[in-house]
Amino acid sequence: MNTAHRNAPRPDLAAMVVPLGRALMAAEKPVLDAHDLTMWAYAVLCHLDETPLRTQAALAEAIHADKTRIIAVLDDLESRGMLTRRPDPKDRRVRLLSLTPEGRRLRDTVRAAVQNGEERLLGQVPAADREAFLRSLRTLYEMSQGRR
Amino acid sequence: MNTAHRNAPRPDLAAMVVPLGRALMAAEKPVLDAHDLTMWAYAVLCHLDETPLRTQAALAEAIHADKTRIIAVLDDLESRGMLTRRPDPKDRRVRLLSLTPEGRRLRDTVRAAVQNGEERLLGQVPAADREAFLRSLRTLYEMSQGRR
DNA sequence: TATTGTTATACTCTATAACTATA
DNA sequence: TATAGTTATAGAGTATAACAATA
Repeated sequence: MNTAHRNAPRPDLAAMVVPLGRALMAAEKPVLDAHDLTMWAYAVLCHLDETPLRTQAALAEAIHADKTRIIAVLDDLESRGMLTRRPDPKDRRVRLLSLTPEGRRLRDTVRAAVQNGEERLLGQVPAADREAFLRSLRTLYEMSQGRR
Repeated sequence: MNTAHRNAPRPDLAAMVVPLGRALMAAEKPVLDAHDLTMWAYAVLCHLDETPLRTQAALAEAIHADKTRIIAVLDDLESRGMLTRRPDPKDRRVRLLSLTPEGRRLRDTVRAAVQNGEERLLGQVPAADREAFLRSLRTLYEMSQGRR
């Protein structure tokens, strides 16, 4: 006899969320590849525009990356003219990061493609549930990131 | 001017789901540590009971692990009396895997603790949305795993 | 002396390839 | 020869520690 239903009316949240996340990333990958972007590069593009950041360390923390890890990413994006990295005149140790217009265009293009794919998935969720799902996901996400 | 709202009425699904998954795993960790279980070991305990499996390779595939990776996990769980691994008399190459009563007890204890923590999180989601969220999450998870 | 960014090194996790035992 | 399981090796990704420039 299977007693699982007594103790587990549902699978663990983590057991659904983590694999779903992996699948979403896998679905993103072809889009990113088509634009020669790594996942980290895309994260940089997405985050940089929303919140202009004064230091690389702050950017790294924002996207949950190690500060040493995003350096190659920034090198690449800078060399491709997607962002600029200039020393702050007030403190020449820090690098002021900003997206170029091309960087913003690239981000918009990729994001549109990514979200287009995601919409196809969301289409399988009953319309009546969709709003509540997105609202809840956002709540849980923000809580998990410590902004409540 | 921030034009993000035009192109991104919401953050990417992946950008919310993946970090949420990381946070859920981090929240699980102390519970697992308290019972000397790795994430993989817990995954084995959870999956083994639901679907009795005849080969280790099948188990590995079910939890999205490499077959070489779960061997140390099985060694450990077996030595602790949480599962048995006996050769199939019909084909002595394959190992029949089954959870012992202690293994089932351990799984139940840990799962209860894990889900207890998750319920606290879910409590922050408006009750009206909670059902729809769980239903949708399950749908998306199952779709992403190829069972539709 | 402390901090930002960078480079070099070491470590962890994961997958690939080689081996054994059965068939 | 083919397959299940195991072991050994190599690779990718990540973090730690040392370094240079600036304050």
